[in-house]
Amino acid sequence: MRERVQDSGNCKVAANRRLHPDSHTCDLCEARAFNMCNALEPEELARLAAIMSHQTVEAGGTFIEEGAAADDLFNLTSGTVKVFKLLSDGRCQITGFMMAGDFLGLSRGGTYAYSATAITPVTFCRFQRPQLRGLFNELPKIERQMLGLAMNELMAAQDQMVLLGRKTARERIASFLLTLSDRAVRRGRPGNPVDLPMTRGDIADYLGLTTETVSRSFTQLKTERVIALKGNHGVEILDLDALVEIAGIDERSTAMAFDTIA
Amino acid sequence: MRERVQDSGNCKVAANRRLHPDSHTCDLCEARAFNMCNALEPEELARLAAIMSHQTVEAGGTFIEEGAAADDLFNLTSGTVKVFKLLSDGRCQITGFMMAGDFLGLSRGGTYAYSATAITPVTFCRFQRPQLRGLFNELPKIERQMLGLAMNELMAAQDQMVLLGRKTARERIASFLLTLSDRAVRRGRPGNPVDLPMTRGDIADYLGLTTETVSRSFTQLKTERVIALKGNHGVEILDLDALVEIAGIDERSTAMAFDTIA
DNA sequence: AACAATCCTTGACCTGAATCAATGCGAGCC
DNA sequence: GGCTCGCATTGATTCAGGTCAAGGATTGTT
Repeated sequence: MRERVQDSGNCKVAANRRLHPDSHTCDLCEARAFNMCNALEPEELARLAAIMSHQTVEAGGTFIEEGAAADDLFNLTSGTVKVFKLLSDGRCQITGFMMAGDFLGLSRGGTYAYSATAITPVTFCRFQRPQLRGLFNELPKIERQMLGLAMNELMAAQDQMVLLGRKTARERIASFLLTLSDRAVRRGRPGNPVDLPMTRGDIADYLGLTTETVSRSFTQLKTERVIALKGNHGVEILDLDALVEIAGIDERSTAMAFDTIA
Repeated sequence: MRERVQDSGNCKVAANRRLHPDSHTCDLCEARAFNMCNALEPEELARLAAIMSHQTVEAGGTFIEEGAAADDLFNLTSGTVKVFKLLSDGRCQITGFMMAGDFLGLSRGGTYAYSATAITPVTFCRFQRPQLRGLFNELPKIERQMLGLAMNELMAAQDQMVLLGRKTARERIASFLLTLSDRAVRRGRPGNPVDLPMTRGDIADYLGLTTETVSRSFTQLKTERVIALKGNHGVEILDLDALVEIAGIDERSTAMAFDTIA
């Protein structure tokens, strides 16, 4: 069943790691409210800015490869990235879609724990680990902020485990749409026509399904007038209550707040 | 398919939250090497000890309930705990088995994000959040250590997503056995007869399968002489290479090291 | 506008794991 | 020892979602 190599090689790692350096000022950063820079004073922000470079990756570009030396840590400022892991036979699991404010670059034994590919054009701040480590010592605030981010990600990961382990295809799609809508709102964007920058194949690789099943589930929800499809990259939620009901009611994430560890 | 309420109510939350206070000295703590106390000097450890209470929960006791006020943070010192989330119809997903050194008590909006039940008798250190928060300000080392622990857990969660989203039943069981063996070794215990304190139902709820499928997979691996069953709570690995091969080769976790964030 | 290259949808069919249903077994307890 | 009760195994059957196979719709390019 799952022996087949994923269709169009959605997740195959291409070697097009083209990084475009870019000027940038933290003052105007849209992502600032949700990321590790959040708690910093202007003077501290300047110190952080001094050790980072702001860069761009075009859609389709893979800028982190699982297993490569984990030299850098990334902080997304715009665009959407898929983070994924591959099995040796090509099966792919996307562990998350990252957006402005999310950090990237977890390492295990000095090498990246996953690959990351831009789905849309992406911008990020890039830090070299040794330099960032030095700054951590002087500005423990950053570390605290990152701990909060990591905890939030951990809780999202646990929700995803529930989804992957115990939900039906229909429930997974409903949960996915609600989560995306919610994340958009939290970033100050409209939550209703939900923006889906990724392909059906990506959604499938995220939800532990196949392209065909994702498509069929969308069609089913459309037929029931719970959603309407706006081209390939948009979904309008017509009946939010129904969608929440279908998703399985554990959507406490809808009320998710940013918690610190203690 | 998944509509059925889980068999024996493995994961139903019982109200037997019996906490036995217990005297304890950090000097002799077995868990110290892997948990947040690791980096502390004796003097600092004493300050941490001052704000904690050491307690015991008997097997079967539920000491964290999803949705309840998240007043405390826990630090396991011995025994095994299952951490799980329930869907409204009773479907259960165990998001992790926690052992000595692991921390418990993630919260979202002031309430616990999951439930936790002791599988064996368990001991832990318990901290009240406000007090711990105060100590964080004075001893940022603790925060750093926790960030490392959280990152490690996040990577483990990502591995589990790969397992739940893309692996076959057989691969899940093989991966599970290897992971458990590995964790035992890292805690200075024998890695080979693998100790399985949990029931088949718990394993099923962790791997996104049913009791029956878990049992069948064990039987299959036994028939192939890859493992031998030692009663219900032990498995001897007879052919490690075969098991690694079956697990899907992404078991970099075997070589997992403790990484700090930067 | 025509083309190409993806991506998406739909249909027919198949299969791995779930479900339903006994039966076996072992740890704790008189 | 024998009883019991929860857990584990095994078998028969079903079904959700995967696989295979066309087409149809978008999107980008010249």
